[in-house]
Amino acid sequence: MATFQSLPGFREFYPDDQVRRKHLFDLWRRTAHAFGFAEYDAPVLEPLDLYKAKSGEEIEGQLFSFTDKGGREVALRPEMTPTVCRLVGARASALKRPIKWFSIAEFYRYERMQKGRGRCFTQLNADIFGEPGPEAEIELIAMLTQCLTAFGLTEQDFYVRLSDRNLWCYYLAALGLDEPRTRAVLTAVDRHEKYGDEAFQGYTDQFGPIDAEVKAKVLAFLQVKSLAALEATLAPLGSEPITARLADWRKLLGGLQAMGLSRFIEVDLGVVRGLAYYTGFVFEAFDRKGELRALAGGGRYDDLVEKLGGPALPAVGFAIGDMTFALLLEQRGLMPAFAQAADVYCVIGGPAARAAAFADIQTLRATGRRVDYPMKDVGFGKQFKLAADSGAKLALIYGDDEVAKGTVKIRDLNDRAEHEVPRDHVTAVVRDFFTAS
RNA sequence: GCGGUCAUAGCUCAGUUGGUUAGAGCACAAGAUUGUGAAUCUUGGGGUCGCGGGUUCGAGUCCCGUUGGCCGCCCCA
Repeated sequence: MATFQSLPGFREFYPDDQVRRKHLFDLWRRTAHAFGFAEYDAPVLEPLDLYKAKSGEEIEGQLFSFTDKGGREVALRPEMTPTVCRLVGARASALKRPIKWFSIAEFYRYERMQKGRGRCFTQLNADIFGEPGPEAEIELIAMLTQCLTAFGLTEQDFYVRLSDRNLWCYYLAALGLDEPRTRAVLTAVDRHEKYGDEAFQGYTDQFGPIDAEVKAKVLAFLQVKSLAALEATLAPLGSEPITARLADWRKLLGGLQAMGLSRFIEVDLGVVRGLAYYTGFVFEAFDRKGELRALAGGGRYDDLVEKLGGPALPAVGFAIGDMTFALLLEQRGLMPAFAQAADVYCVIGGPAARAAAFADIQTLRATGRRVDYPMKDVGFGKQFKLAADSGAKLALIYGDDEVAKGTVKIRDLNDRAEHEVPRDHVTAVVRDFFTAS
């Protein structure tokens, strides 16, 4: 054995694993539909340039990429965003706005494995195109929240950190920083939680020591945890774009409050996320204990559709990955035990009885009933054990006696009560049993 | 790409200073049991001890290499 292994970082799903995984997807999909999102899908293999265009040349090192037999440079998709931007961009003028789409799809990244991170994983992606205002963020953050609460997770288990790239840019501009310095400060902000003061080393290397007053204000800004504090810090600056942006914040937080979601939301300007393409609000969901990597992340990317060759089209989106999420559910005991149970198990007396049973089995299965039976002739005692182990609610007993009489014995496997019915009534009786229960 | 750590049956693990033919529990299968269930008993299948090399009379055990897992760093769209 073990002559062949699965590739490093790839996962195999035996039935017990697959059923748990499917549970995630089922609830995510139901939630997305509840929010009025339409499902789409797209190729797993894409032109390498699609990702280079979005993320830069360096991205190739983290992709499963190769040259196909036609000489095309291709890559397994590492994310959905460029693909969905292409889909939407291509038909933007024909699609009814707002465009609310989601997908549940598998992605591939050539990375070192870690807890909650593999080389292949599944994400729910949800995006809204065509809505420039914070109404889109309200919708997406609400959906993100419900994608977690649908499993029984509460505000004790997770929270959503909300930040804003625009506000940072306006604020740093008001403090007199130019664009390159702004980017360097945002990089420092991104790293600050992890590295503390050393986070500013990159800035220092580029531009020399950061102005002490600016740094103090940046650090103070990181402490802002509420809209009130945000307004207190920014309103005095009297900056036009900042004033307008604060109105967006009020609208966003007001909407989430009206939906009863405030308890999940924390203002936290320490969230920056990838600098490459986010353009406005950004948000990330974390477990409260802080033991796991991010559960989900998203934000606004108003320039990307156009950058990838489509029309100018505002967009916001988020993604939830399955690996960290499953870890959290396991930790909190919220992963149900799934029994892959049959509805009906047939106990079969012998070759003659088998023929009679097969006819009914086929009829029941055609109506969608999950019916199972032993493939080989085995003793009755063993068959009843098999019936119990199968998780079925009913056993249908086809013994020689019953077959001779033209009847079938029906046993309720929960209370062990039995009764006999004529064979041509069996399918109706079984149907009634399951409709009633 | 870098560092730490681990690898014995499907799973959890034992295996003495290197010493006969590598074990247990669980799981699986057959039987006791051709008409009634979570029990019991008996029996069985299943291992190139991750792989390769070295030391040795002798290696699951010691040494080197390698592959893979886990944890962390870099990165994280």
